[in-house]
Amino acid sequence: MEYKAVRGVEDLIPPESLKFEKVVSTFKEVVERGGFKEVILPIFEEARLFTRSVGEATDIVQKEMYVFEDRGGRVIALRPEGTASAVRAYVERGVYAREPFTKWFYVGPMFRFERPQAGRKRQFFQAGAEVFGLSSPGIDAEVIKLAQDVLRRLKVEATLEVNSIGCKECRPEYRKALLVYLEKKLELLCKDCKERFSRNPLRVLDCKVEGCREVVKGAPKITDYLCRECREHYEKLKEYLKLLKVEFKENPLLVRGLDYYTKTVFEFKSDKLGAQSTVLAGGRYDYLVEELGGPKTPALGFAMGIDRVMLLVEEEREEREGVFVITRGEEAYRKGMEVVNLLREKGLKSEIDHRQGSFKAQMKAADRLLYRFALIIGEEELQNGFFSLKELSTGKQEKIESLKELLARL
RNA sequence: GUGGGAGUAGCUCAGUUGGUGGAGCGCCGGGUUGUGGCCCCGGCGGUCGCGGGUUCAAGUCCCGUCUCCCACCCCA
Repeated sequence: MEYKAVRGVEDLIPPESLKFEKVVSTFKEVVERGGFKEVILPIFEEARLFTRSVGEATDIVQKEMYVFEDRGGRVIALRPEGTASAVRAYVERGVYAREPFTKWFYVGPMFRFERPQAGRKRQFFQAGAEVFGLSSPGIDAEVIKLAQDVLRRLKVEATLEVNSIGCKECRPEYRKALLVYLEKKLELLCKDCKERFSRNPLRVLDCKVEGCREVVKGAPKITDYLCRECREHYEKLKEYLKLLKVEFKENPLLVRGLDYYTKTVFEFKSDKLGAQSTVLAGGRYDYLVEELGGPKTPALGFAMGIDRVMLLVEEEREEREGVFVITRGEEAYRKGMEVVNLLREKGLKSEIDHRQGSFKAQMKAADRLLYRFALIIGEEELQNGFFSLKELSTGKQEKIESLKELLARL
């Protein structure tokens, strides 16, 4: 094969593409019901936008971004996630000045230069939702509930974990306490965690290595260090989740990989996906709008991994629909094309077999393409001025005298 | 970036100690000269991932490389 899709990217052809559409449309329906409106955001941005928002020290920025210089000398990055662009647009367009609060959603490809694996591609798709201008834990609960609704409607089973990772006030306190604890156990940690100890100690908490997990068991918990405001926010959130009948598990070890999160973080995981088990995740990011040049604005959001969700969605069998026109001879073919055209104008799905093969071949196509009806126009029909309409599922065939009758019959 | 497994027809996969590449499904056609699904028959379809090496001879052995899968890592 001379030409191949590049490593880590893949084509979606039917029926996979139909599944994609199903996931996206379900997501849209659910969030639109919650008052969210769609934004179409650029696929590339200045690289420094992501460095600033996602975090200088994160792996995404350090080694996974597609960065290049464009012909004008700008340093560009293919977006590795959606929130940064949404916030940038929110600030740049002055949306905060026109609306009391803002609910946006987006769908599209993201890019990360990672080692490909099932559920982890270099081009992958996310559907995300963001809320700006609301600080109440009630909206946190509502957003989590919407996320759960999306997964439920797609019949994707996933467990929800929530945590609070505090704010500028309390997280440094916790960090300090954690460092003090970890320093004593440094020798017991794995190589990566020794590294994390100095760079990003919170990430030691979700290390998978047995020895580290042992150490972590005795570590101080962030929830014990939350300031009054964060603690109340977290307590209220849990109350509201119960009110909305959302089942969740508290996980004090849940920390996210992006620097901008504050207070609420959450994650929906599936146990059917192997290592890449997170299907949807998000949290609050109350400082990001300000950091990107906007006014102080509380915000939160989540992103769903469409590719991962697709691995868990069952294929829907298609319903038989529409009319497949079968003809013999030039005159019938012309008549057939007119009929197809008419049916489409009337809003019906219809095709004609342009191959002009045997009736058997054409009938077979009507069946394989899952048409509900085959409309036959042959010599006999032409001569006596009628159509034969066969319903594929029952095999019953009837005479149709006119186009009017045909339309009435369908 | 690290470690392991795998690449043979459109798909799923057989292929013996190296000796002229197969099956099932799918596709096209025929059995039924105007009718799909089930059955029977036939046909199309392969640079054996790519490149190099060993050999009289390589799908098979060796080296390199690319891609996919699994795990680490990371994350949605």
